[in-house]
Amino acid sequence: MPEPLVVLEDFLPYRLNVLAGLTSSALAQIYAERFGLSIPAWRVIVTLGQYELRTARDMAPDGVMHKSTVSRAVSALEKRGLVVRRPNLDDRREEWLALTPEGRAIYEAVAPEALAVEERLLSVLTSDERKTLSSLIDKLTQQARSLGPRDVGEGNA
Amino acid sequence: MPEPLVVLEDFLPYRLNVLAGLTSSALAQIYAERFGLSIPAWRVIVTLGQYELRTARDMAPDGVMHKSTVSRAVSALEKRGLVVRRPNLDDRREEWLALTPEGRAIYEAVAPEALAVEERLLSVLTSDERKTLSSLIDKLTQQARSLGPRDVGEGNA
DNA sequence: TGCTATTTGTTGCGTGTGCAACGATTGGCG
DNA sequence: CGCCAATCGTTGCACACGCAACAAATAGCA
Repeated sequence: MPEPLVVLEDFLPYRLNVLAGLTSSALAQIYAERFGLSIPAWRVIVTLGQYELRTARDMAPDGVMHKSTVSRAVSALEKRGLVVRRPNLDDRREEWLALTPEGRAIYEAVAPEALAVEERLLSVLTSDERKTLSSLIDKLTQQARSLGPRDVGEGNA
Repeated sequence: MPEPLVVLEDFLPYRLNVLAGLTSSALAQIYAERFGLSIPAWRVIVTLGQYELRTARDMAPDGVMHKSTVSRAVSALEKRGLVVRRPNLDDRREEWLALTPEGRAIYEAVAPEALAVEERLLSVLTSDERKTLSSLIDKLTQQARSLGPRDVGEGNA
C-alpha cells in the first residue's frame, strides 16, 4: 500500500554500480582466464606500462585502491617475474617498480584486448555522446570526492 | 620510452568503477554506521519497501546480486526482526518476503538519507544533463549485458 | 642534535563474497 | 504415472578485501 520512497532501478548509485559491475566482470574474465591477472594486478601492469617507473603508492591515486591491495598485487606480480623492485636510494621507504620484459609482453597482449572491450561498449554511443559521458563522469566524480573523502576499494550501491 | 597503449585514467571501465566506488562508499557509510545495514541488506530493504512482497530471487534481477548474497542478507534481516518469511503454498521452493513494522521504520528512515546523497551528487548537473546521463547509462548497461551474460557481484576495473 | 610526527609498505585478522555442491520442490515429456 | 531436467534457496569452502597495527625510514621543529 505505501508508495515507494526509492525506486531502486532509478537510483543513480545503484545503476552506476550495475553498469560498473557488468563492465568489470567482462574485463576481469579476460584478465583472469587469459592472463591470470586480478584486477589490482591489471591496474599495476597498465600503470607501469604507462609510466615505466612508479612507486607502490602511485598505483592508487586518491586511494582508489587500498595500499594493502597494491602491496599484495605487486608481490604476486614479482613472484611471477612480471615486475621488479628497485630500492630508491634517495628515500629508502619506497621502492621503484617496473615491468620486466615478460611483464611488458603481457601488457602488450592485454592492453589491446581491454581497449577492444571498451570500444565494444562505447560502440553504441556517438562521438558526441562519448564526450558528454566523459564530462558527466568527471563532474560526478569530482562531486563524489568532495562528499566522502575516504577510501574506495570496490563499490556497490 | 614506449608510448602507453592504455591511459588508465581515461579508461572508461576504470572511471566508472572509481565513480561507482565513491558513491557506494558514501552510501555504505550511512547504511552501516547509522542503521547497521550492509549494501545487500539495503537492497533487500528498499526492494521490499518498493514491492511489499517478493521472493528472494526477485531481489537480484539479472543476477545483479548473487543468490547466496541475497540469502545471507535475508537471514540477517530476519534475525534482526526486520523481515519475515512466509511459505508460498503454490510453490514451496520459494518463500514470500516482507518488511516487518520495524523493517518498514528503518526503510522510512534510510530512504530519505539515501535520496539526499543522490541529490547532493546530482546537484552538479542540470536537469538536461541528468536526463542525458540516465540515457547514456541505460545504453551502456544494455550493451554491457549483451556482451557478458554472467553474474555481476560488485565490480572493479 | 634529539625527539616526535608523518609517510611507505607489509602483514595478521575478521569479514564478506562468489562458486560449487546440495536438498527440496516443481516442470516437462514420454 | 514415472523419470529426468530445471529452479529456488542454503551452506561449506576458498579467497580477496579493508582495517588496524606495525617496522622502517624520513621530515619537521625545537
